[in-house]
Amino acid sequence: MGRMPAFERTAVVTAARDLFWDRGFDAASLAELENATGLNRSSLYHAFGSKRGLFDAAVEDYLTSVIRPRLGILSGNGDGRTRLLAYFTDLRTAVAGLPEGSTRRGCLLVNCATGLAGHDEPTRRIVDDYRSSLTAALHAALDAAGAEHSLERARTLTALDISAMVIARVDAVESVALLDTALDQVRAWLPGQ
Amino acid sequence: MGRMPAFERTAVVTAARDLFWDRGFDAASLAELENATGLNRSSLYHAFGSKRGLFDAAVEDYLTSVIRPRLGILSGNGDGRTRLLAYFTDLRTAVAGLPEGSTRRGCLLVNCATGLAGHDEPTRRIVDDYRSSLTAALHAALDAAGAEHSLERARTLTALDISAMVIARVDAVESVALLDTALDQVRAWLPGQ
DNA sequence: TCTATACTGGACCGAACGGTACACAAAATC
DNA sequence: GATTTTGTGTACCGTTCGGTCCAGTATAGA
Repeated sequence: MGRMPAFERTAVVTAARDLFWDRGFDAASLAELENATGLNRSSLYHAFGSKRGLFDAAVEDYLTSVIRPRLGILSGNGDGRTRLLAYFTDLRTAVAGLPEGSTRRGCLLVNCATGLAGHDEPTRRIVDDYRSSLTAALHAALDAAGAEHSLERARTLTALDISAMVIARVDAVESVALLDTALDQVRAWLPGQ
Repeated sequence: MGRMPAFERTAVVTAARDLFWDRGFDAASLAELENATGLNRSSLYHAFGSKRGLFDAAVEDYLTSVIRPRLGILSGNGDGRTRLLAYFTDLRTAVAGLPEGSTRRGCLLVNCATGLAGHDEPTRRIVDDYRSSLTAALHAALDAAGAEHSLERARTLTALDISAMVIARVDAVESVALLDTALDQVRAWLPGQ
């Protein structure tokens, strides 16, 4: 009994996620969200309860469809050096291949760090968890590769990653240069066979 | 003839600057700006024309009273190594010495990078100019110290700087750790006499 | 067909937004 | 004291904000 859901929830969340990614939580208005998702606000409130509920779903989607797959590269099975190179190559490709006016510049969570997360504790925790797990994954990969000063170098790579995401919003060329620097560092620290 | 200005323009701009620093351009409301500056909105509009005019004055103040003095340390007269250590020590002190709920966490321009600068060309230019002059100053100091791979290392230090400013909004301890990493890197690249 | 559920459209809400208008008070020069 | 300029207080503007309400339509199972 009862009608079945007609729209794809995942597609709606993805559209909203891309808008939040581009504009941030506050600046993304309900009118824009209606426009981006193709749903009107009655349906959005029916499905997600509030703008914040939709945002939370968007962040969750970002974690599962962007962050975790990427961190998965770092925590994979190959040797540490290969995983590190694969990770930063993947990131580099993502930044370099982005069309001019894309709504997916930089990183949703990094954008939150300087915005919402500064005054919203749940968001702050999500961002900080991401940062610490990124550093931890880099640290583990460096250790697996037998690198010296692995924690310090993990911090350095974290910094290159995060700052590349910041700079991607302002200067795509320099963002790629930062990621190339990360790749060069990995190669210098861990000379190939 | 005519009454003399009663309030200190610089003090008003500084108060507004700290609010924009904390909340960003959009999220800082006129009511909060009135409250922070002690001026009512008639006076603010009389003196600055618009919210944006006040913001521009705040950014200009930030450049002259925060950014340029700090970059001045990097471009000073001592040897490159000393200047680099002085720069990051200064930054570290600023981050570590910040009280709990300070409105001056991170960097106003870095905050803009992920916010306003993404959709406002004048702001984007200011942020990108800052980034390039920071990298250039680090590059010059590394060259003066006779460092190898000076451009790549300048990018690495830029990344540690910028990401420390991002992380400062979310985890002060880790922000300091990033700046300590920058200091360690400088010492490793440029061993003292 | 009946009923439960999914979804739409649009009108509407109170609040907050940036910005304006204007009358008025204070202080400086003439 | 007259005049000129600075700054204040307050009411108000139109717009947009997130959010609600509700009547209505569509589609599923019983």
